[in-house]
Amino acid sequence: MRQSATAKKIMLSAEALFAEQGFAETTMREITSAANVNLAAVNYHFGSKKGLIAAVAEKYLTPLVTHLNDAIDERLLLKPDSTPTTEELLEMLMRTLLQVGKSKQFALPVFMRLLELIYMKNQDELRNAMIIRYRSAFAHFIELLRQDSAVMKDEEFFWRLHFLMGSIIFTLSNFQTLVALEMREFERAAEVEMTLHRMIPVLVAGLHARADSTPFSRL
Amino acid sequence: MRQSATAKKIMLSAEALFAEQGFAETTMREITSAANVNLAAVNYHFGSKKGLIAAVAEKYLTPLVTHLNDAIDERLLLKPDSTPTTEELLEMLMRTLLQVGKSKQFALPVFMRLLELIYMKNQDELRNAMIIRYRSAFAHFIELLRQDSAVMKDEEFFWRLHFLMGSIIFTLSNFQTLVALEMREFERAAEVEMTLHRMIPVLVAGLHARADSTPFSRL
DNA sequence: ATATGTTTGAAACGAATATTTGAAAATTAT
DNA sequence: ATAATTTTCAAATATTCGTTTCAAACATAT
Repeated sequence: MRQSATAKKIMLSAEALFAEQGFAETTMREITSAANVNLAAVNYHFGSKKGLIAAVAEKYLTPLVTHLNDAIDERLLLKPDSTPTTEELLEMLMRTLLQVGKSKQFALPVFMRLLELIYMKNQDELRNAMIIRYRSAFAHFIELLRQDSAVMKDEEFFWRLHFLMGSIIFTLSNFQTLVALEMREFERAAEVEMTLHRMIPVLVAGLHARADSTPFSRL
Repeated sequence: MRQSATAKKIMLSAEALFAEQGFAETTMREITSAANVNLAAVNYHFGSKKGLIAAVAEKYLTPLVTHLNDAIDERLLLKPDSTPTTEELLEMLMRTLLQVGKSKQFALPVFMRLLELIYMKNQDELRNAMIIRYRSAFAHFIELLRQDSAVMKDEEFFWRLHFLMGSIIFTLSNFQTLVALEMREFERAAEVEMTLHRMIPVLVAGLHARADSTPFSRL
């Protein structure tokens, strides 16, 4: 068998704990005791904590990028005469997130922790490894997004893309926190799917907004 | 004197290191050796590392909220017959960030680290203390933002507000990372002021976008 | 059955952390 | 000047972390 029962138990516990607490905040002792497994088992099966994180990342990101690129390819085949709109692309992205999220319980939080890891942490070698590993996988998606924003300069697009990513990462990364914040009552019934859908028109409008060339010195 | 020379040196070094690396990632030894001060000095003057963080937070957030609320009051006095638009309000916020950023060198990164602390970390007591301490200070600003988005439901506004915060926090929190990413060349000349200004029309458009009631099952 | 390779387990290791201690030094008050 | 108080300092303490060790248990093949 490709992965022993112990390794599977470790993976499952690690996914849940990583999703809930983040990578750095989760200790080996937490993982192994949650998995009812000896402390040394992680190092034995995955080499190190970083090896475990890399394994979790691989398990979650590979389905993500394949599903997203499949969706893109399908769209391009169905309507080969038109480039996909920003709305179409974002909907593909959200659908992909939800789709993988259905098959794997902790997919969404894990994705966000990984994005946090890539963007937030500064001196980690895991960061560079993951960038090298997955950058090209998203290249097509970004390129199509750029095509539908052709009117703006590269610089403007670069920043707006990151404003957009900020909304996505921040929102999903703090989803539990936000709904638990109980600033309002109705948030209790909030669901990820609705929130993702709610983001699309906001992101589209932001990405396509007229650039304001007025300097700050006004008013 | 209200604060000894040692305490001041600690504060200055801590601000710089916190801004650069984050709170958890900065050690007492780094702080004290950067300040040319004994390791025990932090505990003596601030009680604990958390006490030091709280002191830094107080030093930076108090000018922020007073300046922002001053700007709001001034605007309401100047044009008492109209409610401020979303664009006006966001511009006030950005100006406030920049203004405090000019008087205090590390203001912007420190703000973002604090927002990270408030939103990201889950079980910290510092988080709750800061929420209690500063929630009311931003209440007026949020309320005015709500008034200019009166057409949408509370739930919609709640989420769009957090999409917006996500863009701001994420972008400024990763400003150095993003410009250092050198995905493009021109990013080298990027400046915070321009980026903040660049965000305004994007955020306004996102906040005012037509809500899409179409469910995901389309297409 | 026996030998060989694989996995588990309890304990210890080494490095890094924040904090505490107690005496020396410096400052301040009398 | 002297005493009292405050501040500094080097060292020790306690805790937590990922990792390593090595013998025992287990599985598998011969």
